[in-house]
Amino acid sequence: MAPYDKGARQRADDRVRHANGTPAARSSKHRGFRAADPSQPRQKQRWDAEARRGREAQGERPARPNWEPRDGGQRRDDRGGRGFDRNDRAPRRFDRDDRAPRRDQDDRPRRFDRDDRAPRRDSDDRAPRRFDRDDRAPRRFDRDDRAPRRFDRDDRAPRRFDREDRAPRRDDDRTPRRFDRDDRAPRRDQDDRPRRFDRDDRAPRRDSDDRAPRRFDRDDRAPRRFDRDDRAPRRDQDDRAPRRFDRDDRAPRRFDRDDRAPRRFDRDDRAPRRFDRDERPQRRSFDDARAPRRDREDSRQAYVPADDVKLEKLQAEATVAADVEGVTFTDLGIGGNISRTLAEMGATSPFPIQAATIPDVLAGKDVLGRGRTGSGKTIAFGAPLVEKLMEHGGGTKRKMGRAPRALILAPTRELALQIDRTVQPIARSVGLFTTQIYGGVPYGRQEGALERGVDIIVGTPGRVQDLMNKGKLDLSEVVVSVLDEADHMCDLGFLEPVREILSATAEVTPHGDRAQKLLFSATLDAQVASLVSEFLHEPSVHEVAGEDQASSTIDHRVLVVEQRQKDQVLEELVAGDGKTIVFARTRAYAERLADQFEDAGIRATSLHGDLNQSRRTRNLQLLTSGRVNVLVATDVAARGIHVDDVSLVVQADAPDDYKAYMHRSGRTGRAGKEGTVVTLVPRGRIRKIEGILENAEIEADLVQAAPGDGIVAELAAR
DNA sequence: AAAAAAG
Repeated sequence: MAPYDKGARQRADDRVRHANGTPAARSSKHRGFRAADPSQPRQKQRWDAEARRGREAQGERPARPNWEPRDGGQRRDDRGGRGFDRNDRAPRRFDRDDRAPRRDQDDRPRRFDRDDRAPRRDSDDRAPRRFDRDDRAPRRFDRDDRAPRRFDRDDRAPRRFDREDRAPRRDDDRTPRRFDRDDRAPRRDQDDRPRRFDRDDRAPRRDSDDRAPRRFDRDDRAPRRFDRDDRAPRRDQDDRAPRRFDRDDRAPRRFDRDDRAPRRFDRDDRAPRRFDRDERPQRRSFDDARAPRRDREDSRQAYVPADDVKLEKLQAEATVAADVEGVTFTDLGIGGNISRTLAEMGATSPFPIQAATIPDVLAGKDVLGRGRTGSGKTIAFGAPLVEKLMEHGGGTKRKMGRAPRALILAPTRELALQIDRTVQPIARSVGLFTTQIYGGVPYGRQEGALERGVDIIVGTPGRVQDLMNKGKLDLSEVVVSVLDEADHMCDLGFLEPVREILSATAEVTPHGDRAQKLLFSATLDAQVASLVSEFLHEPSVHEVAGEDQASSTIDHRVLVVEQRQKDQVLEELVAGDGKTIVFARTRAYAERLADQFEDAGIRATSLHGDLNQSRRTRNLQLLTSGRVNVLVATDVAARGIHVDDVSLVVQADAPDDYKAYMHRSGRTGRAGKEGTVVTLVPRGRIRKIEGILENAEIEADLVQAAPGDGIVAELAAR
């Protein structure tokens, strides 16, 4: 936050502290004002304008216009727009005034962080209680508004207008539209693109500016491709079913999988996705399939035994990287246009999961696919999906107002966007159109696209269901449905909408064949059993051997900390120069931590469901672009979010289960790079985290830590 | 219990 913001927060905090016997507010504007106490840790840690400038000048942190404003002090106007929403907030005026109250809340949380927080956000009740709180509620809203207010929005607005203009064009020429879309993608990715060298390659691609970002990922993958050569995967495909029984043998396969992992990187398209999906988690997923069961038994209501059985069956087949060697997309049945597009995207040869699932998808089968994030899952279903649509009804592809024939659902908006960035180019290569249908944004564009007619819908359950009920979206002609992060889509809250949506899709194709359902996830397990039994028919199950823990490039650590010292330890952990993602259990805590880090002079931002979509998108870009190197997020970022070069993942709160651990930790250690995952737990949670690690099949050192300890500094330096 | 997903 801008200094002033910080000041406001600090004041609020101080007030709280004062009430609790701690330092009083610094601001003379607040009750209990008291001169800042030099002895306070936070204050010391904060950077004053000069100090920050000095650091930036030294190159420690890229000097950025946005930040500079901060340093300057409280001129949000400058900052606001640019990037840090938070910074903007402070400047924004209303916010800050409001913030003070918030801060108070924040302060409280610090002591008992979460407890206080929960009330804040959730607590309309609190508001009434405290006068400040009343203000708070509004404030929060303001924040949402702020995002818009922020320069970013201003920027966006213009863009949007452009888009709108484009939309019309699209009607005329869809192709053009696509270009527009490409532009869009770029916008998002743009930040990433510049960074990536690959992007240069992208330029040629035109359509896929979006892809460029992916390419970066792809770059990583390329190396892996070498591994692909070994793939002979097809074999597995043929025998996959039988192989399922082989699972016991999987361990060996895993080794193969290790090879595969590299391959995944190759696929640019997936890379983006991969980012989102933790690759590593997937690795474990193989095992996870099993592990999940354990978890369920342990912490959650044991799923019906039958589920386990189904899971096993599903898990049975595994593709070995070596099996894919020498195979091409064309060999798998993918047409020339699509194959060329894939090559442009960096996917010159199929990864194991792709080689395993593509033939079955093209054969019209229902498929369950499990593979680490970044293993190429998006292309595994995206490419054959487009190919199938060509077969089904190419003749109607440009018909105005045509109903979509394919649907891809993801659990978060960010993931849906990433998927579209990969699938759109593929679809476009054969004259098909995709559109994103997700919440948090105006209906106009989405409805307009549907009216014009699209072929593939990529979105999240809520808005899809919403438009369905409004009569704007007709899924009766959808013959291929995909559930990404399928196990998560079966969670409470998602399952019913998903069931309703799937129920609205076609049962048979115009040719009389069964409509297809494809379920993919890095941690596919028995959780999808009910959905499988209701909507799938004799699905073939595929999984890609992944690196096992021993081959992981991630160093897992568990720090046992005193609750009262946790925030300080966190601040020290994220003070390093590397990109860091901090996972918090609640939105309030995530927000509070981000504010705390900013107050400490650390460039940080947040990502959680309390932010409006534009801010979510922008804040994520802040990290991918490097404008901030710390992102504090809830589990909204656990799956499907990819950011290059995240060197450290910190779990401020222990994950709920091993799946969450795997997905979160998968944000780092990508592309074979080194990564560190640090999980903070209170003494009382040691047993729980040990159980999670066991299920995830991860070995991690568990040590006590306090602010200032060498181990904290060591981990922060990574 | 929380978070996500519609507003």
